[in-house]
Amino acid sequence: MSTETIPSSNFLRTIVEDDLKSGKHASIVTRFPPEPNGYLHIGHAKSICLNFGLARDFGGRCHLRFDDTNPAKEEQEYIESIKESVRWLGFDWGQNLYHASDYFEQLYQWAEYLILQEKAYVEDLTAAEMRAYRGTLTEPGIESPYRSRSTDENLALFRRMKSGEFPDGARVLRAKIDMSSPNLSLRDPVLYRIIHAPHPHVGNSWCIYPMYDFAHGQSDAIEGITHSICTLEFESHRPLYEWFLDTLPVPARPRQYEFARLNLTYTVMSKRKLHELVSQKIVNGWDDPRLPTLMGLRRRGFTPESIRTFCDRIGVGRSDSWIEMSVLEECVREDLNERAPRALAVLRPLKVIVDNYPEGQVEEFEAANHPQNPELGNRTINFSREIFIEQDDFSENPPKGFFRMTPGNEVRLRYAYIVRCTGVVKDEAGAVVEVHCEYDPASRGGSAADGRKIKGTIHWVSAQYAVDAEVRLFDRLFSDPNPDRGEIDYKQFLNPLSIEVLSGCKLEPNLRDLDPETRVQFERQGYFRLDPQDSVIDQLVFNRVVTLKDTWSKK
RNA sequence: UGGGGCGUCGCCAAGCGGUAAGGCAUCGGAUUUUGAUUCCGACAUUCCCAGGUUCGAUCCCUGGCGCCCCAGCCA
Repeated sequence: MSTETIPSSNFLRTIVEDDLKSGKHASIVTRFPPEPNGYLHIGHAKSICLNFGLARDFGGRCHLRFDDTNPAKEEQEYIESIKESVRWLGFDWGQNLYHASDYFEQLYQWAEYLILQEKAYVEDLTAAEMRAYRGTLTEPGIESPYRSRSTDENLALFRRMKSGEFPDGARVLRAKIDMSSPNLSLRDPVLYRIIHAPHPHVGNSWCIYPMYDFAHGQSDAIEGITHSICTLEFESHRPLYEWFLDTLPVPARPRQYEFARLNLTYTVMSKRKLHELVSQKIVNGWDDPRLPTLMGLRRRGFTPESIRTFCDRIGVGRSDSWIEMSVLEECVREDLNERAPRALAVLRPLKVIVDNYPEGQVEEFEAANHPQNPELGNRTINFSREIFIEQDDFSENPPKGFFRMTPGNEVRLRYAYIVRCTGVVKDEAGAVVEVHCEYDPASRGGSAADGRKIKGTIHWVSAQYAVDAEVRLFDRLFSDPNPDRGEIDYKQFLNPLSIEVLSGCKLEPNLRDLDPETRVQFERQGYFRLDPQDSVIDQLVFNRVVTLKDTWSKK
């Protein structure tokens, strides 16, 4: 059972409802248009859930379209990973897989059309000169001397650009709009540039490539997109988006809407920084469990359901926003609390000897796989004279309020017996290396025969039957809520404790046969899953997805 | 003081002229063989500020203030 909710009302849902009600559209068509120049992250998940969600909820369809107009940055590896991520998140584009590069021929024809209409020209100015001619935010630009070339010359030059006669950067094709527009994207924007590079989807068929602005709206029109949803920074491009739709003989009239991109505290989301973390080996690849990439979150153990819930829960608006990491964390906890079977695992073992328990005796106890859901059944766990408990669950000089194992005090070993600590063994350094205790034989299963209340219950695992494993504890990648804020390099805020690798952890043996996709709760500690890359039989490696809430350690 | 946006609780966010939903966080308290879960309760007389229109304004108007985006042959 998932905990997913219906997305609450937002301005885009309202627009779609209105357009459907008024009959402006019989059905809607949206699209998710990633550029294949990196791996998808949770910010993309917001866009995916929005676009595919709108289509799903209002009976339309959503296309997956690769915005592959810049072969210098794009790779097949990214195309594959993006498809995998979208599928993993739980969305299906069906037959509707497209590439902006599918439309290169049509876009090229439209470029020539613009030249013929005297609305585009070949520019010989260098990039630096163009910048100088562009003007500033407060001053208008100056028209290029090449702006008045004849149609014939423009056409000839553009065709020569296409046929590969010029090197990269030699010339560009620009739209002829308005060099004094207060909107800089209307000051004769570049339409095509020369890039002699093989394209991941169309190979070597082109050496001129359209700019985003010249490709996006027309691609939307070709595909019959009704609602073209992008992030806020494209807002000032909208007049240009519309200029192309007005000027070109396009088959449909899509409309662009913008929403605020996702910002999450304690992480970074920009592709540049993600690339940097990966290429500088600050993290171990795009699927490093500490990254906000979908591949990283998946490997860490986040469920697609929890990410969808998150995307629904954060809402969609137009104001810059920062979502606290606790929202995401709570979404997985909610999902996993409901479905994860429980298990006992000791991460930092401390040997405990039950002195009055018969040597060599072993007892089986029934343990519930889920305390609130009997349908998940029971399992047996073996109890023996020597067990391991968590180092944190013992204290010789306990702080106020501590109700775990402490000399002279009783605690319950979950599902087993009530024990009383009778003494400790220390090494030369004075550290406790072994704890001794006595059990109450009348407390089989964990409840006292006389009904006395035992405040503390701790987890344990039989020393004799325990399975060893490596456990990787992940925490926030950065120690600052906004490492990306500027002035100081974000890498200064890397959290040195973002990964802690524990070896020699002691697990209950039932975990040996765990399904790699199953998330389990190690009671009192958190949710874990096997690392899909590194875990092998007899060399188990667990990843911690998220801790349990802990109101004790907070104090 | 070029243009375009945004401003409702610590963080998100509904609300669209009729008297401030919800989630996360936080703080109590109950139940609990996970200090988990669950459960109850508290948490904006107020919607960036100031005027105005109105019987009535977070929603309309005017004027401020604050923040974000745009000067790639990136998307």
